[in-house]
Amino acid sequence: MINSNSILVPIPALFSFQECVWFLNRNYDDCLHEIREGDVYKALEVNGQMLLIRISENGAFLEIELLEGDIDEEGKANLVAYVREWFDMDNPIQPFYDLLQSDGRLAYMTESYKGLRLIGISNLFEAICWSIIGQQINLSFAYKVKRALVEKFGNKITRGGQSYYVFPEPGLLAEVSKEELKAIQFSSQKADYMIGIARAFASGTLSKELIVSLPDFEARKKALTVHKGIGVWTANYALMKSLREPQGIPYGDIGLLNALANHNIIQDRKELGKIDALFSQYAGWESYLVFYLWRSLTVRDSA
DNA sequence: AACCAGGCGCATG
DNA sequence: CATGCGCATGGT
Repeated sequence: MINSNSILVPIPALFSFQECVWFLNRNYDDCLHEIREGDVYKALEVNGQMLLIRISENGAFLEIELLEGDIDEEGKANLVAYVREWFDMDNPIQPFYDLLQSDGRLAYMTESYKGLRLIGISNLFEAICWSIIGQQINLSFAYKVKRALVEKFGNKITRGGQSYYVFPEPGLLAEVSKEELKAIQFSSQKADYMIGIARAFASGTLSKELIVSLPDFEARKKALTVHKGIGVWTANYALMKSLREPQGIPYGDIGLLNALANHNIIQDRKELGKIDALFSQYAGWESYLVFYLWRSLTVRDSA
């Protein structure tokens, strides 16, 4: 049923909502969205107002429904832009598929993961905090820590007895004490890193706009790594997920290395030359290649 | 019960 | 520039 609170977005070529949803719902407990019956539920905060949306597939369209909250025409346009960006719908990925197709080791991905898009994290602050949380710990635990943080400090909207959260604002986390973070299982170092990043965002020393405005990839990377807690891996992850930089390769990422080993592209983790050689073949699509390699780490549930 | 996990900063050669 | 180490703590 289409009503005034529903928006239809045409689905582009090489886009599979199911593949994207599968990724969002793989075997981890992400607190910033909910999947039910194949539909995506997500809370958003727009101009201080909490919204709840549901995204589903409707024929040749994605349907975005506003379940809670109120927005005007401009708000609707922003909502559509948000979803298109989140699922990378405006990026024609055929060239990437052509590259995969000509690569014997990876060609199967064009069928197995057909239409999977690089799911983004539009909020740069969130992307950086998430990668700090995820540094050097297993993902199951990382998602637990993120949930504790979000449920303690994030705004929420409730519907049908269920709460949906948005990531906390930097201004709030800038005032949090180290002890509060350690209580939710941050290490002492990560607590310092995150408070520092929150303060940088709260004061305007660091922002997505500022990073975007820099002239090139290296400058953007450098502007990120000057902050404590943002190393090469985190900077690349943030550039890949939030700024959608094709060159954002999280070098050293253990999952990436494992995936490369699984595909017999490297034998051990020190073969940096082979890794560079592979990525040089995917110029312009490096981050997509990383994303697809990460995808390959989780086996699809046959059920 | 070890060993590992979607690293980082800092100190040393 | 490369290597080594401590950090912290849950998963497997």
